[in-house]
Amino acid sequence: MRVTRQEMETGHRRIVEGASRLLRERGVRDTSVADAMHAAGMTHGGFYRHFRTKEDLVIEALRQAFDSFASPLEHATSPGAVAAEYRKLYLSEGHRDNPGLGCPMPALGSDIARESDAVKEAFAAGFQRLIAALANAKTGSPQQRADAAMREVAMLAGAVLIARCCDPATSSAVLRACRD
Amino acid sequence: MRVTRQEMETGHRRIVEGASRLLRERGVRDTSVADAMHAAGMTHGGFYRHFRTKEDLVIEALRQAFDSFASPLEHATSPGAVAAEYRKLYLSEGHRDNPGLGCPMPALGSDIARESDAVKEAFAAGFQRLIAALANAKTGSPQQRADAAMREVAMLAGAVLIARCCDPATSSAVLRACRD
DNA sequence: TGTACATCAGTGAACGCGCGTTCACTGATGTAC
DNA sequence: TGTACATCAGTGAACGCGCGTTCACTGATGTAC
Repeated sequence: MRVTRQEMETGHRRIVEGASRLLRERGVRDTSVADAMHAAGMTHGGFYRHFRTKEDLVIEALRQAFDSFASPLEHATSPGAVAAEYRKLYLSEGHRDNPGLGCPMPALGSDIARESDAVKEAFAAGFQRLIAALANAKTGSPQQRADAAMREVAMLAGAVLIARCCDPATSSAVLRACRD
Repeated sequence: MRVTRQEMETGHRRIVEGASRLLRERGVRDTSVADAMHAAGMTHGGFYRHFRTKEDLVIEALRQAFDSFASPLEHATSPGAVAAEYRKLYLSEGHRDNPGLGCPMPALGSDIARESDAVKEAFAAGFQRLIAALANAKTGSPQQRADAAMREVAMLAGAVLIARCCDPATSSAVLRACRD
């Protein structure tokens, strides 16, 4: 049965938001089109009224994930304090244990490395947003600040990636070491 | 047709080594049991003479991958020089473009975060070996050296993870920034 | 050392299952008058 | 504003396919005498 245009847009948003969470929790291959539709309260058949292929959903969901993860950083008033807070939150046990609402880089990085260029473009755009926001809290030339932000983001993503692959003791040790 | 014990052991090693490469290139879900057997010149049916489940192969292959990736570091004569060389190699375009022979952490991290505790144990053991080897090149108390090694490994793994998910320009910028 | 036979590594068909995608259908929405 | 009808969002069955795992079978290996 047909729904209103507004209901359809709401539905679309719910599919993307649900997929964004499911993908980070289960990975690309273990999140099915049917899973994503059920998470939005629909059945799998209607999927192709919203997306051309599963890949398109991955791209939209990845954008959404980066968006919700980067915007608090971008709308901050005092860059330095927010950046320090961000780092603490990023390296927390809470972030480690809740990939569904966390950073897409450690949650999906290994997956996305094997995806198409279109998916990688969405990833790179999100990464650049994080770098730009974090560079504000660094000192030196624009180049130096961008480089420092990249080194920091690499360490953050690597630490959470590793922390999620280890026993609890090793995992906490990695997070603590990177928290300083 | 039955083969000699020695032929079987050789076959086993070839399955594990091939799987170790395939897993890093394609990920756990996109490497099938049949793929792994064909890479060793066999058919899929014989798989269960060598492994109880696919998970067991993943564990053995992960151990093999960490082993081949960590042992050059462990058998070094001058820790400092080797560590610097290692860092350069780790952050090279060659490593980024050849995950099959590279570090298992960026290649499989997001996958392994979703695997069983048994797989994570193998990952943690490999990670600890890398930390122990790299800590030799650091200064300070054992704790400080281990922490510094963890921060370095996190940055290395994160940098390659991200570099594999971006367009060539962004990708090279990340590697260069982390190379110093 | 030679023989008879049990073992078992490897083969390829088969299993049940879930996947991405397609499609005929339904009926409420949107639109033209 | 009311009516007639075309549109199309969502449904659920169906498609071909590849997966992990099982199994009857083959025939060379390993072993007991």
